[in-house]
Amino acid sequence: MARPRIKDVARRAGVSEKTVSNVINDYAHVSERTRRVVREAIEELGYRVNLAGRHLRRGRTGIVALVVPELDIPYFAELANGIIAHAERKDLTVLVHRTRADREHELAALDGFRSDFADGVILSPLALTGDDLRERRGTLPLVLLGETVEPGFADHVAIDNVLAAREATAHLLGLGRRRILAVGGRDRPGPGTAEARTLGYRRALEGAGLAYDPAAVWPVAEFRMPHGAAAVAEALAAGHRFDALLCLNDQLALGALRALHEHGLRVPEDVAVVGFDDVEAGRYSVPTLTTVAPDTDAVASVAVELLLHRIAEAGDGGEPPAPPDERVAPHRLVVRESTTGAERSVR
Amino acid sequence: MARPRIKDVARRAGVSEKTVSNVINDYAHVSERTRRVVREAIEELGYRVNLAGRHLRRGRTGIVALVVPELDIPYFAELANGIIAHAERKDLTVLVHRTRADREHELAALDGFRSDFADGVILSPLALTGDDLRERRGTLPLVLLGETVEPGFADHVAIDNVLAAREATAHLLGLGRRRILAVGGRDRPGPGTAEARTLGYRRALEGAGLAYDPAAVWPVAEFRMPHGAAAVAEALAAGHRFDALLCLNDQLALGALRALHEHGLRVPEDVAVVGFDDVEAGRYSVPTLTTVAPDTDAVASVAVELLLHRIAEAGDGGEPPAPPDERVAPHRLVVRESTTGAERSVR
DNA sequence: CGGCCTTTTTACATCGATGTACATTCGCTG
DNA sequence: CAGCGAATGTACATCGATGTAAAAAGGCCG
Repeated sequence: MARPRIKDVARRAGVSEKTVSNVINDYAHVSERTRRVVREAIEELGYRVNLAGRHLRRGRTGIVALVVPELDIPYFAELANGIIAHAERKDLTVLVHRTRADREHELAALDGFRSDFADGVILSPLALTGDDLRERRGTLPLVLLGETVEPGFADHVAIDNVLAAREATAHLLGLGRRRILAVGGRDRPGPGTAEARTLGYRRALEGAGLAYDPAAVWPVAEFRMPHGAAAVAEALAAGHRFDALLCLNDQLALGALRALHEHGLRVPEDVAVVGFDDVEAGRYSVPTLTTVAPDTDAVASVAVELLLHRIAEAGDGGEPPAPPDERVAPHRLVVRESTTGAERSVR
Repeated sequence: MARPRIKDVARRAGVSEKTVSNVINDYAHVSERTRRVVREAIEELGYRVNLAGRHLRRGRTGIVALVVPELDIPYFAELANGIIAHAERKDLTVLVHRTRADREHELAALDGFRSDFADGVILSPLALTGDDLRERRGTLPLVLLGETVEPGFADHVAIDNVLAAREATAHLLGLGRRRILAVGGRDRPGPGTAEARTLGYRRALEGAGLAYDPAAVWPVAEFRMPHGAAAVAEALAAGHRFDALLCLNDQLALGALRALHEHGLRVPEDVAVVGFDDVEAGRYSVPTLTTVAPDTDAVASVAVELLLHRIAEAGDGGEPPAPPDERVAPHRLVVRESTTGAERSVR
């Protein structure tokens, strides 16, 4: 038997279609009796609203798109989990996309291609530039995650990456380390998480009266374990001396731990290692990983909240949009074995 | 200005709405000239189809739901990546959901709640029972992943878990290990990935003429690192002796590695460790992890293919559905340091 | 150049739910 | 118990795209 429609429920309950709709949508002025009759009819027929019809009529889907570089980078998976949880609480469904850190994909997300269902987009860009945002044609409500592009184009949520990197670097300096390699760093001005963290690294060094050496900023192709391992191998092969690594994310750090192990270097005795993101793997690695833990739950919660505001705003029509909202989420440095050794680790 | 509709394009191009629709959908009988004029109008107005309208009319959304226990378990993230990639190739969009391994959530997915947009569902259940499937009301095309429930209710794709576990166990036996703990095992008959792997473990032991000891099957609450670590700690505390661990997934194995390290046990000298899934972290752990590598790409590809068949079938109407298709994806044992030590590792 | 067949284009109904505007019913007050 | 305002319920149009069926245009033949 075909799936029942609102019409069938109406007939069965002996009321109009609109009344059924009113019951479904909890419209106030429906008598208790009518409500009950309709509910029973719905139950008996096993009726469920057809979302396509509703969406066409309402112009809203209740779907938000979450666009991240990769799902199999644990940080993004954990972030996605958080966003899904918060979105569900607001009766939103999340459509997850990945861009492979590809600019084309990110642009497509901006214009809502394939996210076309979505009422709004939460985007964690890696390759996007400020120009891309300036020229954006789409008008889809948008929230950016991470310190990605110059501010001023859309709401965005991030931790204070400059400060976080500075603290992490200061921690290493406090342990007496002096030759710190910034793995994944980018020594160029401008926006971007890598740039912000590199800047924090630089400030910490200079704040301690140490010289900032651009050669100690070691770029990587991607922020994954293989690239962290490769960076260490390359740096050693190139004759670089270092007594600490500031890895710009945990994946790089975990890859680096492995490479250091293979080269017979002890962590933290020979080389101390810090990461960013506080992924679960860093809590079980050998040694466990000191890292900057962003308050992912706060990021997720604020992102959803901001997006909901924008969506509501877009629905109002007319009124000029509020200026972009820039939010900073908390972070903290979690000290583990990779900097202070096993005896001081806290589990 | 409001987003243009097909009507606006039609007016601008001086043709009917249907002709515009025909151009959009590459209908054959449209003259080249008309096609060009319409394309230009579309371009000029920046028109894009409204999916809600299309869905209502077509009754298909082009969305498939992928339902997994957790996104932040790397295996599922990697699997999701694969499925998204294959689905995109078929012009499908993937809506990812997670169930927290909760039966209620899995049931909801079966009936399409919140996946209501979807034309079909790919579900990786953990808690579902055969009865749940038997009583299922929904008629949404469905593909199951993993050796989850008794066969016969829906298409499903999995590796041969019994065989895989048998091979992994045989590998340990071949190294001379005799007291092998099955971490995450479930010593009860019936369907389920854990059950299948436990059975393979048992068969390998018995095939080698060794006694199967139910006490060596160590259940866990969840298949995550903390539980792997806890299992080892508990087993040691309980005075269990073992010279190898067959961990039923890599997360458990990685947690176990950490716990063994903390208890001063060397891997593989004192205890050899095997996992399942071949997640990236196991390629960079210290020591690297021997594991059963499922051909995830094959799983993803077959799952999408099966689902597409079912969706097409559902569209035909009338005809009785084809019997459930049971597919087996390839796997292989990847031997690394956690069983054979550093000197024999292959990087 | 009329007749017939094919190609191209169109008008209209339709998918399912809900907003609008109006009709009806109900409960009270005086 | 007439009359009035509030509470309920309904008919109909509408959201945007596309399938149906049929009209219009074009091509070819004798």
